[in-house]
Amino acid sequence: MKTLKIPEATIIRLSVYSRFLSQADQRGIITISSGEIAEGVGVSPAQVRKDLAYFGEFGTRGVGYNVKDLHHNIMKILGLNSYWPAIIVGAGHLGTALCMYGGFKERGFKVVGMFDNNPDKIGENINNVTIYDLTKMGDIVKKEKVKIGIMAVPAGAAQDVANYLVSAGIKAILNFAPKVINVPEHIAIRNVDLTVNLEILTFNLGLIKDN
Amino acid sequence: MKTLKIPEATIIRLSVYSRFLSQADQRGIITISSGEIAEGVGVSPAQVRKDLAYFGEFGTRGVGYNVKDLHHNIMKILGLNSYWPAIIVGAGHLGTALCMYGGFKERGFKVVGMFDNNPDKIGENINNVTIYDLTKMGDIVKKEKVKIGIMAVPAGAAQDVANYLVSAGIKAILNFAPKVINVPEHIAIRNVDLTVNLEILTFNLGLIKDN
DNA sequence: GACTGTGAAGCCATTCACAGCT
DNA sequence: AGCTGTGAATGGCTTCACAGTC
Repeated sequence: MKTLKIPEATIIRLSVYSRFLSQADQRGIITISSGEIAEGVGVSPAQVRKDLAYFGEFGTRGVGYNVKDLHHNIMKILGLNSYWPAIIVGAGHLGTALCMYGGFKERGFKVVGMFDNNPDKIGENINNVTIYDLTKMGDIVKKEKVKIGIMAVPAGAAQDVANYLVSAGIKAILNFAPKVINVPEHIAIRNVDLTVNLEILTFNLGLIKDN
Repeated sequence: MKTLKIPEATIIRLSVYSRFLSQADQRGIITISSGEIAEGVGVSPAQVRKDLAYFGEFGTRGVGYNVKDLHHNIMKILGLNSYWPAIIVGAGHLGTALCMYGGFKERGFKVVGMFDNNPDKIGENINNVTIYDLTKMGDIVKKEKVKIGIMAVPAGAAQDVANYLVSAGIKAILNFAPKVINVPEHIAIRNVDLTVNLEILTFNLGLIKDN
């Protein structure tokens, strides 16, 4: 795999392609063209081919792509050919909802532990996942070989929690706290910022000259 | 306001700047430089100045920006000087968590209704928000002047729900369903794709030559 | 001296257009 | 004929570097 300098936008699209292909496969479709994929996910055919070309030649000229093959290849590119244990910090409403979220399991993610600093919650079970005290994190990360930590904590606690996750051995963080977090170079981080997303919509609404 | 062709990345950053400025203001900071903002949110100083320059001249050369002023101006740019009623479709775990989420209220968003197709849930209250039958949507959107709809429904229902939102008069959609949705040109849409975000992390984890 | 505002340069992603297979 | 794979062209965002202002 000759990587280095793949646009992040390409990775986002690959993830979307793979979901689309999975659905196409379930509908019994054997072969698919870049144009059909493009149509299904709302990008240009050239974009689909370019994205795939970063990783190899998966199609047949004059024919298209084999759906099962391509899906399998993209899953492998994304690292989804293996099982990914994850932990969630913050057993509030959002953390709980994420723990229950079926979409993660479907794609090979499994929440193996939740963490909270509220003593009343420690020991509780959500969706068969136990809520632990933060001090147990290092052990569980080690024992379950967890690399992914999901943060659903208030903005004020986010940096401290991130530091704690890193010291516990976590390698990638999905952050839901509305706060810019600093992590060491070798830690992957992504922010899912709920209010920012709403604010982009209000900006766009402002551009419309209606009423 | 001479808009047209503002990079979306700029809008995302403006939203982050505004949060940062709000915190700076609370800490009593009066004046701030592009470098300090840049440091706080993890971008370059030139980027901060360029982003702001799309909308006007908010700073003073040799001095910097007045925190309160700049914050107020950015809020206005984002359309956050007014109140934004919103509805949520899908009263499952995620929809419920979003309804309870404090971050929305902090930024001027208010959930004025939830909708679900499960008869058992209709009439229930979550966080003082009533769960209605879908057929009530048009009335509530009109009465409350709602422009924003949040979708927390399964992928399979997403396109239908989106169509329904549009026909009810919604102008902007925040979609949490893992599915590409088609909406008319004049409707603003943003996808918050939880699994895609995790999959970008697994891709990045795959690039690390560790173990 | 410090810091903003901005044209120009540089860089990166997307689109084009066509050669190469089937 | 149909569709992929890809170098070249385009377009857009970011960084640079400096003139302008306090």
